[in-house]
Order: sequence, then C-alpha cells, then structure tokens
Amino acid sequence: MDLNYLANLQKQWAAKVIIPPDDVVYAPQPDDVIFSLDIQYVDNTAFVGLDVQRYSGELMGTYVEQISVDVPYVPQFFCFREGPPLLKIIKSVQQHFNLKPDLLITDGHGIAHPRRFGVACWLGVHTLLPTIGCAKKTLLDYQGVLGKKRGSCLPVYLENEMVGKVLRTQENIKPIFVSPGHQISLSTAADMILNLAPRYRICEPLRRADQAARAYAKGSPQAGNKVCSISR
DNA sequence: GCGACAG
DNA sequence: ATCTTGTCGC
Repeated sequence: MDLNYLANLQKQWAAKVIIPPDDVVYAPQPDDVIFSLDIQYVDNTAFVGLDVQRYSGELMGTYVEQISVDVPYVPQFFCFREGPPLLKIIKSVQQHFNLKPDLLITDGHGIAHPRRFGVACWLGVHTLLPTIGCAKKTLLDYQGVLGKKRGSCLPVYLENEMVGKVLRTQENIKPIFVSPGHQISLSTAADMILNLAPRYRICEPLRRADQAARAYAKGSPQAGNKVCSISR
C-alpha cells in the first residue's frame, strides 16, 4: 500500500465532503430510512451486517453479506479497507429490496480524522447520502472533562475547526465519538445518535448490524439475511 | 524498549 | 477486529 498516495487521495476526496453548519441540508424525519453498518472479520472474509430502520424506531430488518477483503487495516486508512464492502452491501440491499436509504450510520469516524476523511466520508462521497461516523476510540486529542450524565458531550477540534463530539450515551459509561461523514451537521449527527442509543453505549441500529454479522460469521446464515420489503 | 492511533 | 474465564449487575 502506497500510504503517501492514499493520504493524498483522502485529502483530495475530503474536499468533496459537505458538512453543513445546521440541518438545512438534512433534517431528520420520522419516516427516514436508516442503513446502519458493521463488519465482523474471519481471516480475510468480511461478514458485513446492515440494519434497516426508520428514524421513528420502526424496525425493517437486517441483512448480512459475506465479502472477501484483501486491503489490510492501517490506522487512518481504514476507509480503503472497509469502504468497498460497505458500499457493496448498501447497493445489494438497495437493489434486492428496492429500498432507498435517507441516512447511513457506520462504525468509524467521519471528518474527525487527521485528514478529515474517515470511512463515513468515504461512504458519503461514494453515495452522496447523509452519513454519520460512530467510533469507540478517537484519533484526535480533545480538551476538557466530560460530564457523567447521559448526553454530556465535548467538542473535538482539528485545526480550530469543530469536527466531532465526544458523546456520553449512558451515564457513567465510556463515551463514543461522533462525527459527520457527509451532508449532515455535527449537531444533528450527535443528536440523532443520542436518540438512537436509549439503552446502551452503542446505538441500537449499529448493535443490530453487529449482532447480525456476528451471528452469520459464527454460522447462523438464517439469522440475518432478511429485510422486509416495504412501501413508501 | 516506548507508545499505541477508527476496525 | 480477534484471541479468552470469570465475575458483576440488571
């Protein structure tokens, strides 16, 4: 892997990313269809899980696809490993179930990245959809002491620009790191993730995507490859 | 040896 | 991410 080349590619693609200051570009609606994604690995095989729900909370199903991955994991270059399989399953579900997502949520970062180009941005520029990145660890330093209550948050800055939020989704539980990937504001992204995480540290749709992929990887193919077809 | 940085 | 036992709490 030519990391210099890939770093330049990230900077080039980061210029295409649009992060609005508020919800004029995208404002969540109850009927919005949300695709949430996570991957489990077994050697070079990715078990990609995709959960479908409306923002209102209506569950629509989960889907799992097995995809071979050859790109290694390198911190800061995560998008090149995980982006392609995620895009592939999104297109599969879109075609097979005639479903159009209004928003994507993925593991990993959006613009809270040294070159403002995490995997959520990669997905955003490839789909042109509003995208949120949700990570369990940060790549960037941040200042301050986070409050203990659910909903407490601190800004994460990169070169004097607010690019992400440290967000406590449950009281006294280790926070997560939310950043927009494309076409959504930081505050809207954080609000949505908090709303989608009423019970656990990780938001419900990402947990279901994780569980579905995990079950499939362990040998329960029937446990996850189903999405209800819907009418809009 | 030290520090460690998405998954 | 994954490798792994017991243990604590709801």
